[in-house]
Amino acid sequence: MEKLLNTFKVLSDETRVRLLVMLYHKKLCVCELCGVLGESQPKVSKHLAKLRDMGFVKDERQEQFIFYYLNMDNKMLNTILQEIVVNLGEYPTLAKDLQQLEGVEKFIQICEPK
Amino acid sequence: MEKLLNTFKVLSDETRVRLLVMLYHKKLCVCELCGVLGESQPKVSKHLAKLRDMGFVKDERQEQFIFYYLNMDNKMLNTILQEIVVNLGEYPTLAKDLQQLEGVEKFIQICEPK
DNA sequence: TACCAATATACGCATATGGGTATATCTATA
DNA sequence: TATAGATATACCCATATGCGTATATTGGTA
Repeated sequence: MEKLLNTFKVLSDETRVRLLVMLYHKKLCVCELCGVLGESQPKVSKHLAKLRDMGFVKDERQEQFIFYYLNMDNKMLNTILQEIVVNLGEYPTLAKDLQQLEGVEKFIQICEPK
Repeated sequence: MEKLLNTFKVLSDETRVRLLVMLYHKKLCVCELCGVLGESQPKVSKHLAKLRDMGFVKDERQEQFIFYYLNMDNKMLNTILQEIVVNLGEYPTLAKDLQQLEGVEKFIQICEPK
């Protein structure tokens, strides 16, 4: 029950929903997330820390970059994220985020080791 | 997007999750809800008011009793509640609430007009 | 009309939460 | 070793949120 409530609690914040939808799509590093969200690094880091500390995402350092990816163990979270993605048309902000992500992927390689 | 966030916000509180799961089951009045939850009337009323004001439930007076029932328009909420009910074994508190509800239904008729 | 039951809400309080600024920490490179 | 870039976190602040107690409101009945 606590895990269920925690799932809803992390989803109660717009920034964190946006983060989770993007991480549902693929593994991303902080600078990519900041870039797409258009939010400050401390803000994004804090939200990511919360997601990590509650077990919803995991992190992984690759040199100077920290990548975050979704912990797929949470069935309810997966159900919700899938529902969101299937009905992306209803959430323009989220759709735009993912669109920006595709754009980034297409033209440049961010966070690649030099 | 706001509606999505509001859905998660109302679900971030245990009392409200318990209320919504019971109301997903059937229309109920405040005294029934208080009885099953084992919570105070002001507390339950306040949560119900929030659910009503945000459009998740509707109320209906029948003499001195106020019945609440779920507004089925929210697709995400329905998906979530269904997921919870299908996996009820993972949420003992919720299972116990619904069990108590069945018990009540079986033996007495609460809130019946005299 | 008075009294009672069911329920909503006002008020005050304690705790939680998100966000900005500044700074600490870690890694890469010259 | 010094410098720079990426990121985490400390600190402070403002606002949101849940809860209990007390009281107001509505409907039923004698």
